[in-house]
Amino acid sequence: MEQDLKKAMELIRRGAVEIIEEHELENRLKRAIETGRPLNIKAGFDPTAPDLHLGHTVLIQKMRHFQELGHRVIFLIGDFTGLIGDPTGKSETRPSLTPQQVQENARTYRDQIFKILDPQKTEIAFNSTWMHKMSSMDMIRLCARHTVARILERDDFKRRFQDQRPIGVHEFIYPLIQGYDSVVLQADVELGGTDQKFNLLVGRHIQKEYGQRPQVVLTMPLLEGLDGVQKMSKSLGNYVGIDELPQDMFGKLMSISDEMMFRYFELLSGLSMEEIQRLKDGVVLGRFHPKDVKMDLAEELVARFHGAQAAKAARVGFEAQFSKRELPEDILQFQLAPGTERIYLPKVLKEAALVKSSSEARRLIRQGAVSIDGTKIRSEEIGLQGTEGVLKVGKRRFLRIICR
RNA sequence: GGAGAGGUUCCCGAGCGGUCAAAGGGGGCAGACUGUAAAUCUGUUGGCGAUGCCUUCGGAGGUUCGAAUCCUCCCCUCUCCA
Repeated sequence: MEQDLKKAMELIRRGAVEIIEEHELENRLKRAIETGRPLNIKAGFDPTAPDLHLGHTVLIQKMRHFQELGHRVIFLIGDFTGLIGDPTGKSETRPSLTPQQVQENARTYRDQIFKILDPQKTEIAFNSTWMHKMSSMDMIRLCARHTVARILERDDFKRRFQDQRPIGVHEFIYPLIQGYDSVVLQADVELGGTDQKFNLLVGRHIQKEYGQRPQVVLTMPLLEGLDGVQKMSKSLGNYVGIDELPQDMFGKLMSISDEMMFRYFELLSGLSMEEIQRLKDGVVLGRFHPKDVKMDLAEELVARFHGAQAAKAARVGFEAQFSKRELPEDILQFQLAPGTERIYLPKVLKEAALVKSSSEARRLIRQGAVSIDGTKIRSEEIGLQGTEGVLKVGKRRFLRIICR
């Protein structure tokens, strides 16, 4: 029993930035173990972004940890709050979604999250379910439970206020509703990114106001993207989408820096912390080559979303193409008219969609990025020796030219 | 309602009658180096079979031989006062 609790706490703590309050969590876990009643674990998601990337999976991974411990995970889709737009960070006005779109996004979520979560232990909820039923009076009552000063404590708002940037009144309500969701769901624990800390804490306050025990707040770090600096996000283009092709996923993961890979290990991998430490030590001592360790990481993650076989294939393909400089297996073919002897490269590259414009092609040729059968090309027009040849543009764009 | 600031290329931001496809930075792409690493250095970054032509500085008109730059109207964003 003591042992179970200790192990549970260890797993939950992994990668977490903050747990408020840790002793509360411990008490609840203890009671859960004693009574066999699982805890309600809440995590909210925006209905507008169903294309998940690895950054999102940090949180989902944590949800999974709770599932492994036997708790009930509630995947809350904020379709009502989505209409307001989370004021966290740079806020843009959100386009309102139709119910059909929300349903569709929800389905996409479902397909994607169940690659990590156990469907049996996951509940999907929409906050519009209860929010649409709320009367104006109830809404006012909810608002009366919190104060402007407390809302203004929030760093985002404070800064915007100081910088004289606008804050919509409705944005003040956002955290209140998120907190009210916790009341309805009777959340024992709410998970979120560190950027959500404020909202999550408001949840604690609102629950108290409604006579519930305040939820434990657990924040997870925001995963840095492939650049290793900014947080992973689609708009920054530094992300690995979980729907991406195995070889793309593998390649992207290989491009992260050596320091970053251990962060990815901690936040994304299923390896225990002891194993990760062993790898880290091994790299420092020179016993393991960082590239090999990174490959293991890439393979594990690709396997999670595409299966072990595809992951293995991605690894082999990567080795061949980049380490051994072999040509990839699938090369786009380009058929020339029979009897063609000279070709104007910019046109061919553009038609084959290897470049966006012929100007770009000309630039790349000038920079020595284009080669045919391993020979660099310096002119825009080339003569053909045989009946086929492989054009290479940059490191990863290939085109097999066939002429017969 | 009144006063003011501003909208420039992927992003930030300079330019305020010709020398402007538009400084500088960021990001992207490419080359060198490598482990497709990262870091660094260098080049490049609207389109077009191309020492030229075409399209781009919120939108529509206008002035001018010539407009991102000046004028008119409109749209949008922000600030202050009320």
